[in-house]
Amino acid sequence: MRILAGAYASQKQNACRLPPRARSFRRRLLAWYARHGRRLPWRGLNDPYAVLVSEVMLQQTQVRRVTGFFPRFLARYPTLEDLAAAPPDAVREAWDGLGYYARARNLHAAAREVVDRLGGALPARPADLRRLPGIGRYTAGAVASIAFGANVPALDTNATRVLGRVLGIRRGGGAARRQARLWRLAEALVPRGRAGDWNQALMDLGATICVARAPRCPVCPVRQSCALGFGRS
DNA sequence: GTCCGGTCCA
DNA sequence: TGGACCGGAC
Repeated sequence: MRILAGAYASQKQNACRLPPRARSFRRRLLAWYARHGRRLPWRGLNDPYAVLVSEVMLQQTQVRRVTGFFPRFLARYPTLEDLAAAPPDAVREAWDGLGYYARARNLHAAAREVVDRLGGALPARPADLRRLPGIGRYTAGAVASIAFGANVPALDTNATRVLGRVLGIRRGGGAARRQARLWRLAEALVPRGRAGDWNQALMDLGATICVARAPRCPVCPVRQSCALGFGRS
């Protein structure tokens, strides 16, 4: 399916000239997400701070665990200003049980930086978000697309696996090059105006159906669009 | 006991 | 480019 991937890549952001196969992939996945997407405490929130908190928690912690901690953390620190004003020990305590405490320190430092130097408003552009501590390419893309509607991808391991399979991008060779290639393809694929839903749909599919081991191809909503070939007629 | 994971740092 | 960071799942 090298041809398909090449076609995706060469079309850049021009939705009108995206190959038909790409368009049906997007349509099928978005339709599935609308109906079967996971209902999670941070879904539907448009407060950028809340989205940031959820994404940082999700960086190395499984969804199920985060669902318990996220509402509690937000109740304790409802706004970016509240978090910025909190003492480090208290933030650390609120993070207890999630592990990877550097994330909490970075989130706290990011909140301080936004309040002290950026006027209190979280930046909307991925490049600006990435200048904050603890925010890499994935988290910047997730916050920008979900909270601000930016037309940018967000590839975590789930979304990376899904795109790799659907587009037929083989493993092997340089991991970094493969990753860079997937990000480029992902940029071309983002449905303009629906990037937040799209990114979350990719991750949900990867978490529930297009799982790492033994993917459930027979029930996959995008099997007809997939380079793996399962379920195609 | 082994694997998994986004960001940062060596 | 590869390990550290932590806790959970298996």
